[in-house]
Amino acid sequence: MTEDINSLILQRKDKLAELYEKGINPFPHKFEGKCKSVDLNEEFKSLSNGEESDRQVSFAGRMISRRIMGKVSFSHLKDGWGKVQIYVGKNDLGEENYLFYKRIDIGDFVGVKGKVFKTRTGEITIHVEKLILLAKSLRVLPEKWHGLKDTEIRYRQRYVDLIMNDKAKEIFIIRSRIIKMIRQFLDKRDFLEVETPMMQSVVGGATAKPFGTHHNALNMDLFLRVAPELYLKRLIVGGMERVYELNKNFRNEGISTRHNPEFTMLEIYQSYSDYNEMMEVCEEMIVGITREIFGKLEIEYKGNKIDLSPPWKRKSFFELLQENTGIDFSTVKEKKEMMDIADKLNVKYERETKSHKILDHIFDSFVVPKLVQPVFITDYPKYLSPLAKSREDNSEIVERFELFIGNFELANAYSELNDPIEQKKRMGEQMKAKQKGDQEAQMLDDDYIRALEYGMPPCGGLGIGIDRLIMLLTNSSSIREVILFPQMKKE
RNA sequence: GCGCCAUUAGCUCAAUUGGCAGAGCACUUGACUCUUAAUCAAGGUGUUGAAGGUUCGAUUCCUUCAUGGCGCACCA
Repeated sequence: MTEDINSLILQRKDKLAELYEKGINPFPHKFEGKCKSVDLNEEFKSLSNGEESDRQVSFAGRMISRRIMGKVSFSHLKDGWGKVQIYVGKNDLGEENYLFYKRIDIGDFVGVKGKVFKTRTGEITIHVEKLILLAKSLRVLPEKWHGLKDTEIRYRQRYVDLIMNDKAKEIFIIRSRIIKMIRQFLDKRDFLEVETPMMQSVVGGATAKPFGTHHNALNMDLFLRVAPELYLKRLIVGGMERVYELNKNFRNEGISTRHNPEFTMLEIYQSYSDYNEMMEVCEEMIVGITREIFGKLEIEYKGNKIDLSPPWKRKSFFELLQENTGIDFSTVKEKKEMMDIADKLNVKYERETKSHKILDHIFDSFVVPKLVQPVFITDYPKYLSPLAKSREDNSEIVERFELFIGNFELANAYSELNDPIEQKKRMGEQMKAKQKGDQEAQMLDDDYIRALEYGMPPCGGLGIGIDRLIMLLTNSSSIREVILFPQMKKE
């Protein structure tokens, strides 16, 4: 990064030097007794206009505006919860201190002590008796009215975005609330929160390209996890009946408005249940969160009204395909036939694309654009789901669902495959695909098979993309709006 | 990886067909004892993303590169 120096920064550096010369510490160590802006505004709201209370308060924050009118002045100080106006008068502070106040820059952190009053226009204000500088700011904040709009600066320098754009901050406050609610929801149902390895020597749990790294002391290649799934199911084997993990996954793939290389995933496993029960868990959780945040279940996302009232529709993968293309794909077995259909439907694909990938493309073009209202898509073909259990009545279909809301996938769940022989066979097929160059195919995890050989109870598993859930509930069109520090290229 | 668009003062944005680079906020100085986008007066904002080319002359046209946005692809 180049050091950008401009006249405004130089000016502030001069002011900083001036402070040191005068023996004033521009970066004191602490400030005692600071109260919260929200509490102040609440506690004193019953004052009448022009009335001053006799209680002294301490407050501190970043000075974000100032209006000097000769011998008196108003400023706004912003803290973590909001802002409070301060009134600074020359007669209260004395000549020298008032001059010092006038030398403070917008952006500096300031601490004040004084009595609270309400101005003639009705704003709760601190009548400053004592004022100190708490931290000098050397950089100029963006414009007060238009704020910061440049997306590049907003993402790269999120700290400036958070100072200037209350809406951006609000998203992350909601994000925190949602995550808290998820934990409360699961804790109440006796789920145990666990942490499993993010660095894995065998990648599994999802079909995705991993990031690779190396452990020097062990001289061993490791991968950042693409999913915690196989470790969580080992815990199910171990008798932890209900577990969940809420943390990052890493996938070495393209970046888009819906993809960040590191993203947050919630995975839940419940013994003695299946994918049907996971649908209920999923629905109940998201409905509960939505109700808590909005007080209702109708939300708006990217111009669409979405109704999250339960029960959500359930439709099978092939049923949706047939509805939207008029073709019954469950009988399509040969690649030649799939290619002919794709040509007829005008769906593009590469010559070497596998048959089920072509089907996926057809699904994306014809079905996904219709999936605005919540729908559980059930019963996927087996070849797309190496870790899911087949249906009893049709071994080519697995007990799996994906939840779509607002045209994107939010959740994915299975009745977990617990037959070690069958699992080994399916992982073997994945391994063959990998050897043929399919970088996303999963590895054969011998220890996982060994765990299954000890016996895993029937189990339902559910994964929810947390960033996407937050996008939906904050009406954000890009995943970068809900991740504090999204991945960017080097400046 | 491909395509389209963008990049001008600290920030938000202008700039006629290729003809002296401009405004608001912020900043500096002065005035002002209830302002809140305070007001009034005066003042300087700059490697026009980078490098090269065409031209008497380039913010403007061309090439390459960088970064970002959107779309596609990859991908859930």
